[in-house]
Amino acid sequence: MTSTTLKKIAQVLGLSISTVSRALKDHPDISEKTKKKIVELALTLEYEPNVNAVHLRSKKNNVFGLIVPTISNYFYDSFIAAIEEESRKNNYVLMILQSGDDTEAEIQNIKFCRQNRVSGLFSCLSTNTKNYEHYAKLKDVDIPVVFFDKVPEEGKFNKVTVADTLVATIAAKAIISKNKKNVLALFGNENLLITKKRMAAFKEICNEKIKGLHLNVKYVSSAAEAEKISDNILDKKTDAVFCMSDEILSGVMKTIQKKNLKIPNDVSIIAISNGFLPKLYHPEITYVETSGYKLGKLAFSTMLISLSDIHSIKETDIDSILVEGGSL
Amino acid sequence: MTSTTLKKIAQVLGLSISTVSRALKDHPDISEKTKKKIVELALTLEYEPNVNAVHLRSKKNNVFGLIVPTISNYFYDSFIAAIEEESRKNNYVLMILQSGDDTEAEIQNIKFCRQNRVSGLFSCLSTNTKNYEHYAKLKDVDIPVVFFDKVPEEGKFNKVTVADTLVATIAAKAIISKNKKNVLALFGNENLLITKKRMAAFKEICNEKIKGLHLNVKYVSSAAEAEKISDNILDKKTDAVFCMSDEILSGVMKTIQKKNLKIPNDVSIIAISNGFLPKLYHPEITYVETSGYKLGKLAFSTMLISLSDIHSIKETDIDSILVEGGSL
DNA sequence: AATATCTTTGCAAACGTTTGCTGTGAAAAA
DNA sequence: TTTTTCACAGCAAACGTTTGCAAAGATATT
Repeated sequence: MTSTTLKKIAQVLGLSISTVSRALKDHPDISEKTKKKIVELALTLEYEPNVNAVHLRSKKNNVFGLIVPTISNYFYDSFIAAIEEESRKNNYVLMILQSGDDTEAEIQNIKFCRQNRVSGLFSCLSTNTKNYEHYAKLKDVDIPVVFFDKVPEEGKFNKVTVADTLVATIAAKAIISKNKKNVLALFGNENLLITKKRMAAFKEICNEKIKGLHLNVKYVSSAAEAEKISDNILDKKTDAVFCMSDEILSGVMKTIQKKNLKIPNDVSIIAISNGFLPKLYHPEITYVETSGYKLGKLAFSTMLISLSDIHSIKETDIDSILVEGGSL
Repeated sequence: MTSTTLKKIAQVLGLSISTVSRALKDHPDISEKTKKKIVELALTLEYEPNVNAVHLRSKKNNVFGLIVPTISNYFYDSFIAAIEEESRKNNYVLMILQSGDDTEAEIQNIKFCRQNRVSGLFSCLSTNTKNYEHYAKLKDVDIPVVFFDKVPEEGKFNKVTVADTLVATIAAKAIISKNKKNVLALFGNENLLITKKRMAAFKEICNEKIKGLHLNVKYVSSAAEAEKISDNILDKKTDAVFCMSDEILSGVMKTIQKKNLKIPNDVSIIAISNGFLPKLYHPEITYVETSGYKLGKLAFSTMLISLSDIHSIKETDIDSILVEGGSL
């Protein structure tokens, strides 16, 4: 079956293509009578504009690119979900690309986006990406970029992030308010901006507020490592564990189950999380919320602004709250 | 900045557009000398073909649509990851759409795919979708559809699924081999084909093999319900729980933690799962693997076949294995 | 020397839209 | 009645490719 085009409608009605085109866009130049005829026929013939032709002609595209280390992730999947929702609402197509946290793949993905002439790009940096020139190239062809979560440390870019300082502060204060004295704090990759920020804020609050508080800081790079290190350290002395991420939390919880420690009697837990993992346990884990969904919504609105004003540069944090489970 | 086109290259070199086009495709008609000149210039000018023009001309599109209830899901996210990988490898763009498990949204998504003239569609039915005419319409415009996971009960369609009968059988046999006598079996939505199949196979094995085995079958529609129902039922008598899905498993595990039951001494657990959730617990839960990733790979190859032969219809299962944790 | 065969390149149409400009008839103003 | 205005519709070019066909020059065959 061949699909209906403006031409076909025009032929059937004995009108010109331009008239049909204008009628379908409700152009004032066309009489109501003609419009009605055209719209009706278009409906019965199930006319759908050919997007390629439209985009070719208009030199525009309604595609957004989205580069993310991996789709299968506590946080990113909800971020993606939000972007997808908004994209469709705004009649955009979303093109999702995974970098596998590899800079080379990330560069390939950027190129792919350029080839496909996306209208805009949402990107989360791979851990080792330190050079932003590929993104600068996108600027040259007027493709706005909104970075999320893992963002460039410097440079004029659109960035939306979790309020790292805030979330770490909230967590630290929650721990202090419960009068914990011996805290194990587990952080992720030491080189990431996100880690640095959370770490600095957490440490500052703990040191500043309480003198008798002993803070044991460790960096771990995986759930397995978190499991192992907590297995070594957790004893009667430690009365609270802080987990910077879901991945770390999952490792710690395995140790807790293994040692059959009672939460919160034997040890308290608090994490920074999207909220999915904490609700899997009983009692549910108290966490400071970092909503991928909310971040997605924020990223999208930032994109919309950049689209209407290519020179606009915004850096925004999302707010956060403490969600009480029974673990602290 | 305006991007390079064939025309621009042609002008610079004093050649015709068609010559440039052919040279860039390594057409034998063009002399090596000319080719070299053209390719070099194209490289320095960073020529990228305009996809819209190419697709308009060729009446083809390199976009795949993918409709899924939700991205944020144990199983679907890895399915999506696989499809994304393969798509990019094959120079396709992947357009992901969420239905929210709502038939109306699903129909909208199908329409969106048609509008965008996707080359093919991967789709997972919403729970209540019983009418497949919207998909039939895609056939009319030569858009192949590959259903995955939740597939139409009848009709000539491409379908790739987890081998439901097999996985349930494996699980049942595992339970029997451990000599369990009092099994609580939790299944999901009673109307879904996937539930019916798993249920039938599981029941058959249990009834056929062992006389003294008492099987308690319940249907639950959410993790919360699974938690509640297991809270009511679990006691000293029940020596094994079978969970048809990750969601159910997560509910059951909360109850187990709450009641502080020891696995596998107090009660054994086995689930059908993608493998992510089972590894969160200690001991890790024994599960029959249903890999979204593998299913994605299979779906993609099925799509490729359908693309080259639009009349090809394939129904395939993926194989499965038992992954031993320490919970049985 | 005349004809046939290759090799290499260019012309032009087509894909389906959008849009500035032009043309036509009729109503309104003079 | 003549001129001005206006509502309505069509022409044609443009977006950037691809590709069948023709053309032109070079080489080979008779």
